[in-house]
Amino acid sequence: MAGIIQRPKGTMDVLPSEINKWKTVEEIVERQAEVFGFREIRIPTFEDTGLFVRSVGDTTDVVQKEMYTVTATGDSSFTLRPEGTAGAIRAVIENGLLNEAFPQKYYYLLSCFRHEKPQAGRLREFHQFGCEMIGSPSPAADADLIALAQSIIDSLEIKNVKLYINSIGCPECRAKYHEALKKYFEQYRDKLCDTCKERLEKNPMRILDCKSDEDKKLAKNAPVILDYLCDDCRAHFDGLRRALGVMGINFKVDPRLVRGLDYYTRTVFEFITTEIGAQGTVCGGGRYDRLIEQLGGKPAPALGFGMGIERILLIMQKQNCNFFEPTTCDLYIAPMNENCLDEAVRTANILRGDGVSVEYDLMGRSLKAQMKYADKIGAAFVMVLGEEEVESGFAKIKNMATGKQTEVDLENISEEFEELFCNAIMEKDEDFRKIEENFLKNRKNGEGRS
RNA sequence: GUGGGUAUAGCGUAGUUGGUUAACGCGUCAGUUUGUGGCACUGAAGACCGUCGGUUCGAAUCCGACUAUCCACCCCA
Repeated sequence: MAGIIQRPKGTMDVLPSEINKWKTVEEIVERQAEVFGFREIRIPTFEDTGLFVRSVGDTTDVVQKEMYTVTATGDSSFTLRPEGTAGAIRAVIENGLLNEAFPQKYYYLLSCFRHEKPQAGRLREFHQFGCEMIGSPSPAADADLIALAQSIIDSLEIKNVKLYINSIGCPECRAKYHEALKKYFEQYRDKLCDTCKERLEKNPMRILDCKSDEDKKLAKNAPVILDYLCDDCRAHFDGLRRALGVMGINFKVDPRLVRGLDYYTRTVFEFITTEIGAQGTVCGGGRYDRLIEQLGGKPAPALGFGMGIERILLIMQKQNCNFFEPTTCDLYIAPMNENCLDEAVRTANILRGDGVSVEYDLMGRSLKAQMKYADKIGAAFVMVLGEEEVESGFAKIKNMATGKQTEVDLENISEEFEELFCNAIMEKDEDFRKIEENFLKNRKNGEGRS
């Protein structure tokens, strides 16, 4: 197989055999967002590079070394979106939506691009489901947003995903905290790992979640952000905790939870699993009260989260979650020979017009081979068309599950097939009911005996 | 960007201390008589053993480089 071109590193092909898994997640996630009052927004795949530099932050890893940036003919520089928030907020501002009533709730399902080294749960093109809520400064909004994320996780029936929350304060109290942190770590400067020595200058909060053992020990006794929050930020965080309690959502406060994008203020949160390798953050988000203003919009508080679809799928597969059934063929038409193909095509066209999924032989195969194929693609019914049938105008349709054959009038195939199809569904329901009745009866008997 | 693991038919694997026709399962295709699938059986197609170079009489097997891929660091979804 020399010379074939393969997919770019860190990208994925989703084949038809897997597509039902994606559709399951997409549908559940979108439905749940709609239930919470969020509405879909669609934005471009690439944006002006400056948008991400200004929002995500020019000191962040994402902007510094992970962006796919192209310079088009002329002088403009564009970047494939590394995340969804910046574009969504840009769209809201640009289309004058900030003049509409608050709160506003948007969701999107899109692919993002980051030039990273791939590993389990980390791709260069990955899919993100995101939600943004604009306008409310209240902790109730934070709680409502987190409740949506939790409800999505519940609806997907994934387990062992834990919620961690923290407040990183407003720029004012965070500045004070940075000072205190610097002071603390200065005295241990020599003991810190190399990257953390740099962090000490630029972003001391990052030292807190350094993985090096020595740094972890030092971080244990470091000052905690929560002790440095100003009154407003403290009240906000208390309000959030209270609201989550009212909603019955379990969470842990993790004072060392820091996020890598610059635009966050106050609330930050992550849903984390330990079941899919090192990249355990399934959903991450927080409040970004200054971002809209930074992007040139009329100041408004806002918050949001992003959820990694691939990571969700990894968990669901690991936990053997249920997925929607893949769509299958309703009817396979098997012409006996070439002379009967025309009739097969005619019949297929009529039924397809009714929305029935119909296939017929395109390989010139024997009847037996066609039956095998029909079975393989999961056809619910098979109709055999030979010379006899074409002449008489009557053909038999076989129910592949039961083996039962029914004669139908080809003149009237629409009605005939619909009836057959509905009957099969009803019979199936009947079977389920019998199974259920038996189960209940047996259980009763069992209870009686014991 | 830094580490470590792996690389054999479409997929999953075997391949013994280097020895000549590289094996098995799944899948694909065709058959097991005459117009009906799932099971079973038979057979066929399909691999220059990731690439290049080296050691050797001889390499899928040993060595080196490269490439790809996986995992971890970093960072994040």
